[in-house]
Amino acid sequence: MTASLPSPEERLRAAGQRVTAQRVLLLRLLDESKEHLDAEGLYERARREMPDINLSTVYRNLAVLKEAGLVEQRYFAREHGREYFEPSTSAEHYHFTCLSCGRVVEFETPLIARVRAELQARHGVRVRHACICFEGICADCAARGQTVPPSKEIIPHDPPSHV
Amino acid sequence: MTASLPSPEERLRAAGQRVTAQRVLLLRLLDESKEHLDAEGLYERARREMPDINLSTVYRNLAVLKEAGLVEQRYFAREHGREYFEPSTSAEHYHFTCLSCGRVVEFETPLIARVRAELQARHGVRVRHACICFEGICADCAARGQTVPPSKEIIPHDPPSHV
DNA sequence: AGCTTTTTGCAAATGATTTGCAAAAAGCTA
DNA sequence: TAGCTTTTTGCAAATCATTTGCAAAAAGCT
Ligand SMILES: [Mn+2]
Ligand SMILES: [Mn+2]
Ligand SMILES: [Zn+2]
Ligand SMILES: [Zn+2]
Repeated sequence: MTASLPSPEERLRAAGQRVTAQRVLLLRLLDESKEHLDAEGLYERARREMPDINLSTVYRNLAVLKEAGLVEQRYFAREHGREYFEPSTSAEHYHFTCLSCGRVVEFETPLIARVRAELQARHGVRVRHACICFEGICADCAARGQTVPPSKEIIPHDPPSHV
Repeated sequence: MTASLPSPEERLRAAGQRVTAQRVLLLRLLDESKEHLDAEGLYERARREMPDINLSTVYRNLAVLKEAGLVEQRYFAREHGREYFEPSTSAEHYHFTCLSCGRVVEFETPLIARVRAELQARHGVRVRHACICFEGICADCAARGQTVPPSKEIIPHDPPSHV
């Protein structure tokens, strides 16, 4: 059975943040989508339920939620300069993005933890967090002969890109 | 003895790019600094020798050099949204940046290559390149009690930050 | 309900990077 | 080296994601 995850309200309170309708909505939308959304994407979905919500409110709250540890920020290939988010509820994982179609593949590995340990041991630093992102060509795109990233354009194909 | 690295001119020709004074200069400045510079930083140094060089020329050439594989782009903690570069002449390495003082620590490890191999084997993707960057508190900052990153501000200390 | 603090919507500002364009330079070729 | 073609440059204006100032509205007390 799915361990029921605390509600947005509960998580906000637990994190000592004010509970506003906007924050609850944004947190719920992030939970639901179980995807990586950027401010614009979240805003689009949010306004379907709260037509007057403002884009800057989305930005401000993403910052608050991130600071509070309720969401995590990601950066993807060719989308650097665009900040994506996902709820901090899943297990530690890393990302691969396809340069051709934009698809995001999530994966786990114990090796990154070892890199951190090595880094801390060898350089005396305290690692707070890692920003890991691989890029290349996904299996589907390789199958259809996409070897070289077609310029700057990401062209999603049928199973549409789920960035 | 230091294996003499091909001159900027030679590297440009080898990469099939036109040899312009601007490109030669930028490449040389990157070599010399052996550091991570962004467009603005490079521009600053470049105009000391070529006062009329334009910032957009720097941007354009960084894109060209990157495309040609002569420089590599990096992203650092809290500086996402700002693109840094270094010559593609050094061995594969990764980065750690201090959230407190901005210092960049470079390190090597064979583990990342293993992560790539795992990723390719398990998901059938073809990894083109990895963007790896750890962040936390450097040894010096830890020694002086910096445990929590002081808000958004990066405050370099004596051995000045060499971002 | 009353009071204080935080958050919101809106509009305008930022800041890094990009782009259109005409003049200048680079790379041929003869 | 001169002539011709293609690429690059400097400059100004444009983009685009993200941020900020501000007055009104909502949240969290008491
Ligand atoms: Mn993820
Ligand atoms: Mn480096
Ligand atoms: Zn793909
Ligand atoms: Zn430090």
